[in-house]
Amino acid sequence: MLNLKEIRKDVDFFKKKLSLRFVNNSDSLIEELLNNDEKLRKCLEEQQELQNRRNSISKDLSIEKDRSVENFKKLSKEVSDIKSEISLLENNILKFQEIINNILFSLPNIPADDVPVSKDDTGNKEVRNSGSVKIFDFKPLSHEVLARQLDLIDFETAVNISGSRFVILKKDLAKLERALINFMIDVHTSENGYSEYNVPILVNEKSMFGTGQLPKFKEEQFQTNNNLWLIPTSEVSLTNMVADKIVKYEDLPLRFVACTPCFRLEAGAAGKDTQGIMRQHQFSKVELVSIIQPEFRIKELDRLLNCAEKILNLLKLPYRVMLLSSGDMGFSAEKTYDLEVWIPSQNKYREISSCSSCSTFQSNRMKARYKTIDNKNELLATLNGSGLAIGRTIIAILENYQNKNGSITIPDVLQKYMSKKLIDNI
RNA sequence: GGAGAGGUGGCUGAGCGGUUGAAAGCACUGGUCUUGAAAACCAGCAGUGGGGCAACUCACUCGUGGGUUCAAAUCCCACCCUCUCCGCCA
Repeated sequence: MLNLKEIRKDVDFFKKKLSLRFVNNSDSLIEELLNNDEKLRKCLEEQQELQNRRNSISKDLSIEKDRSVENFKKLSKEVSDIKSEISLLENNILKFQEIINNILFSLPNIPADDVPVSKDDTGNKEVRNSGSVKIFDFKPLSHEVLARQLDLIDFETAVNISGSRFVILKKDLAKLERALINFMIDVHTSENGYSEYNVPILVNEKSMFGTGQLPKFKEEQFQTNNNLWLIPTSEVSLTNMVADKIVKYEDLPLRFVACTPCFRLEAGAAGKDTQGIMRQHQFSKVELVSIIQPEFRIKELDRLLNCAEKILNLLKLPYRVMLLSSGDMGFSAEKTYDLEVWIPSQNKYREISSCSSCSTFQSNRMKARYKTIDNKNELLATLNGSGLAIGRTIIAILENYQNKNGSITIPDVLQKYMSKKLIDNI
């Protein structure tokens, strides 16, 4: 969340920046925020003064109790009057605090300076392009058709045991998923400097709040009846590893990688991507998280992006890098690059990774801090990016590596993980 | 599931109604000593928020939330979490 103190210091800056994110009534929300903040502080001042008096009388009482019964009674009466005044103020304080929180929790991060301004994805900018896409001398089939032909996928049974937007991968396709996970994590740990973690995929409400999924995006999340939440991305677990901590300066940066199943309700996506495994309630994703001093965050974002890109390059999949516009970015992000992979059957690029800097937006919610060189506690910057989404990588491989006879060539770098070079009918 | 124990500052750990926001140790920072370092010694060192240009000052915080009391880390209640033993089990 945004830092209230900073908003106080430069209201116009925040109004301007928030307007770039097309938040409804952002100007009046900020006004309301500051208005209540001022009232809150006034009450706080009064309350603290009363508390001060209460405390000092209390101290006197500890002396008077052995001296004068009369004085003791008089002071006791005084202190109980003060107490009722305090509790009156406290009600107001809670009221103002709630208004402030409601606004503060709902405001998105402000965009970085070089983020293109646009209401939606039409304003996204292509940063670079990996080169030409493959030209087929036959009509490329969709991953769904290919996988069905090879008897490597079963939607019907998955629907029967779970419902729509679930899938069962079979045999070589199940193995391909496992191979991709191992391949990606191996690259990130041995070449990209990330440490591997195996993290919980059920998390508490505090963690979901910390990374920004709650309270605003409750309807997109799966919740258990024990007050736990299924993570929509391992960013939640990984980033929250520094929640409530004060990290030593010399321990930074922290770089984490994990692969977990991710769960998304896809409530707002009815009718979208209903064919194949493009949009599932459950999918695996390799996630990269960097925790770093805020001043290095943009450099770290470029690094993170490169780490994710490396996977696509190694798999020799055609892709492009998009810089997302202010209106298309996620709630917690200040700047986001999407990696989009070429999908032959759709004749377009589709998102396969999203790399974001969240500046101090999440750390402010999580109370994730570090000790500066001069021994001060400051908020950390958090970054995350997919490296990559496994389901969509499977789609990309099936479609881009398909042969005329319906077989699938296995990318060079995966052959040792698959112990074969070709997936075919036999 | 049954029976116990416990949650205190970056860490370890004392305190169990009244200058205790908290002893002691470790870690850390500064200083003395030293050619330099180590050791030793001296000093400093929790967080959040309010007020103030600042020095500083005030409030709140000893798992969380309530309660008792003039006064709570300390007593009571609820909840959360951790640990040990037994049972069950991947």
